[in-house]
Amino acid sequence: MKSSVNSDTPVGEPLSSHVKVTREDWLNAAKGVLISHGAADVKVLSLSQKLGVSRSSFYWYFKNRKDLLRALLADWEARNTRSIVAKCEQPSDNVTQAVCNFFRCFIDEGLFDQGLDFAVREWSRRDKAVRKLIDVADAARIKAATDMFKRFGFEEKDADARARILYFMQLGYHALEVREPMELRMSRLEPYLKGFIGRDPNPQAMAEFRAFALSRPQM
Amino acid sequence: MKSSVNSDTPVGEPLSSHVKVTREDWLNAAKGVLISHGAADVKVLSLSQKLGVSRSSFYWYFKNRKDLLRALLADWEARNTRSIVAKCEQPSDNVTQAVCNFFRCFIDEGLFDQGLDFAVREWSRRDKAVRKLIDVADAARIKAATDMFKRFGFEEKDADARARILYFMQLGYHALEVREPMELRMSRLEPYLKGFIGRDPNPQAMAEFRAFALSRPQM
DNA sequence: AAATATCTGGACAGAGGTGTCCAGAATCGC
DNA sequence: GCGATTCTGGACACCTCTGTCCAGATATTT
Repeated sequence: MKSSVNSDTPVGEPLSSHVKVTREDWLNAAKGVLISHGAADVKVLSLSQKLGVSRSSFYWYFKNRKDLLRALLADWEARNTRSIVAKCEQPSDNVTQAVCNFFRCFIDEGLFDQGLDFAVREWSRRDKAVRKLIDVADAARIKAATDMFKRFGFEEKDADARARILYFMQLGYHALEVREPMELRMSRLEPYLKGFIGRDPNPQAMAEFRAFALSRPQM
Repeated sequence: MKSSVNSDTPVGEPLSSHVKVTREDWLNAAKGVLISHGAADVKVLSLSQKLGVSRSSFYWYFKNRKDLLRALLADWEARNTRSIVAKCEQPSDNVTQAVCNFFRCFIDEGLFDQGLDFAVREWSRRDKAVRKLIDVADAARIKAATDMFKRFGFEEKDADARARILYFMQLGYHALEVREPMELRMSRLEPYLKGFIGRDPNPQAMAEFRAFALSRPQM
């Protein structure tokens, strides 16, 4: 969150050293504010103060504030949905493993940025254009999860319902912004899986996933 | 949403007829904006314009803007959680009926105002005091749902997991702001219930709930 | 009818945000 | 080293919103 100036700069671009902040710096700072405070609070003034730079410098990199927001949206659009769809399509030996793969998106920050997703969702409530993007994304994600269940023998209706429970539940979980240790989260894994797949989960797949989850660095 | 001036005025209070808008009018208008645009957009100026009244009149009824927001919060606090807890505690013949009772909260706008709940939740992301209220409310709701499952023979861990799936899923469903006809929603009832309670749902309880849901006025 | 309590409108000061213009500093290419 | 390019800071005009003050309008009470 507290992105230091010039962090995440692609090493290939040597960027003139007299440059105090780069376009990426503006974008990173803006993304941080978008996630923590919402789109409405992404303000040129406060960003410039955070970056220790004059406000007018912003207008060298971006046409105006809207231009910045557009860029943030493009970034989100390119990342989040693709991760979910990819995980849903990944071949698995059994449903347990498949559902666990789906879960990985929500544990691995690199795959799916939950904070960003939520911020964009909230933003969409006030912006019809953003709302359209969100709708398309949600439909794609639900469809991917539905297809995943169908691959394991669930009928259309059942697969659809389970996909929705799974996806909505993840959103709901994040909506609450619960900050609990992974151990506690994993202690609910078995009953969760039982609920999601409607049968006893495969122990091996479950153990593998649990090991993966616990090996992740905690936030 | 488009609350006409002086609507919802308690009939007992005859209020001087030279009064253009009442405190309730300000509150209703504010609540509408809170739900549709978020706490940050609840502005004295825009509310006064919406009510066709001078801005300064606001300061007769409220100390300042914060005072208004506090009042909105008190309203939410008093209503939403209580509805869920009440429905969870309501005696039922079987799990299916119990879960369906829980669902009623989210179908009957009079019981639980989803828009308001979501708006407050969003607000909580930017205000620590609000966040505390939300945390208390969520814990109370999850506990109520857990106890409900426990009454029907689920063990602590299972009951807890199912309560969370149920509650998070409702939140997630609403986070998506899907606007679909009740018929479509009800077509997923059986597979949903199967997922939630882990067994075939009681047909009679399900039929009763379906009839209730379809009789509700559509939004 | 007069006095009082209740409520509203208009003017004011001030904070904080946006976008533009332009002079000028720091590097790069030659 | 010198000009050109790239980027930054400060000043300006303008907008929106907040909160205060006070004169005055409208019922209610007496």
